Amino acid sequence: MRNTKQRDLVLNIINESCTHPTAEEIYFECKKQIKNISLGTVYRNLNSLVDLRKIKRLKMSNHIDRFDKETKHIHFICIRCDKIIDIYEHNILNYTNLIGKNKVLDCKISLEGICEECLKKEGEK
Amino acid sequence: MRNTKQRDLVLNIINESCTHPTAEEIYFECKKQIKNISLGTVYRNLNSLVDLRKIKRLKMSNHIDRFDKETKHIHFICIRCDKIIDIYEHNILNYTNLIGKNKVLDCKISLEGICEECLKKEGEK
DNA sequence: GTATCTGCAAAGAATTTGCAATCCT
DNA sequence: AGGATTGCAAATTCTTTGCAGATAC
Repeated sequence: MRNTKQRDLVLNIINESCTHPTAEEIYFECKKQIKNISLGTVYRNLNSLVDLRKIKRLKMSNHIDRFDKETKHIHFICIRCDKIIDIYEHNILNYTNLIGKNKVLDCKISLEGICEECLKKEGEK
Repeated sequence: MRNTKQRDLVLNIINESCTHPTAEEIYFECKKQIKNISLGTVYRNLNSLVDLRKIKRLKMSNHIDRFDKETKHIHFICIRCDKIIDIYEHNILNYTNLIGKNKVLDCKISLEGICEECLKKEGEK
C-alpha cells in the first residue's frame, strides 16, 4: 500500500479527535487541508485503515458508522441520546489466543445504557 | 403496545433460529405463514423488539444487520468469511449497575478474528 | 514505467417513512 | 370507537464503485 497525503490526513484527524467522528465529519475536516478531496476517497481510506487495524469502526444504532483511534478503551453508548463515553478505567477482557481453533484478533466491548443526563431528564418527567 | 400476529411471528422465528438471520431472511420466513406480510412491517417489528430488549441486533461489517435471540452468549465473527460462532463457555463480563452515574443496561461483547476454516485455507496458499 | 490511488458522479442497497386501510382492545 | 399497526411503494441516505487522470515508488 502506498502512502498518500489523503490517507495520512484521515488517520491524523481520527487520532487527534475526541468525538468519534462520522465519515462525513471527517470529510469536512479533511477539506480544510485538501480542498478537493472527495468523499469516496475518505470512505476508501477509512475502510483500508480499519482493515489495517489502525483505527476502529463503531457501529451505531442509526447505521451511520463512527470512527475512533486505536487505543485500549471501551465505550458506553446512551440509548436515548447516542452519546458515546470513553471508558478507560476497567479491566478489559483480553482473549489473545485461540477459542477452539479460531484465532482471536480483537475483543470488542461496548456498554449500552442511559447516560447521567438522560436519566436526569427522565426523572424530571 | 398491541399484540399482533406479525410481531409474534417475527419473534418466534428469531427464537427458533440458530442462524442469526437478516431482516430479509426473516421476511421470507414470515411469508411462509403470512403470505402478504410486508418487509416494512418486519423492519418495524425488528426495531421495536430490539427496543423492548426481546432480541439482539448484530452489526455486521457489510452493513446488513442480523438478529439473534436474547440469551447470554457472545459471538466470534470471522473477518474473512463473516461466519458467526456462538460462544457460551466464557465468563461474561457483567456490569450490572452504574458506571459513574450512567446506568448500564447491557454489555455487548464480540470477538473478531479468523475462523478455523479460513485459517486452514490461508495456510494452504 | 506502472500499479495504485484519487476525484467525480452515478449507482447500489439496506432501511425508513407517508398514507390509507385494517386490526386490537 | 379510536389509536396502533399493517401493506404498499416510494423516498431516503449512507456507502460503494467505474472510470479516466494523477501520483507514489
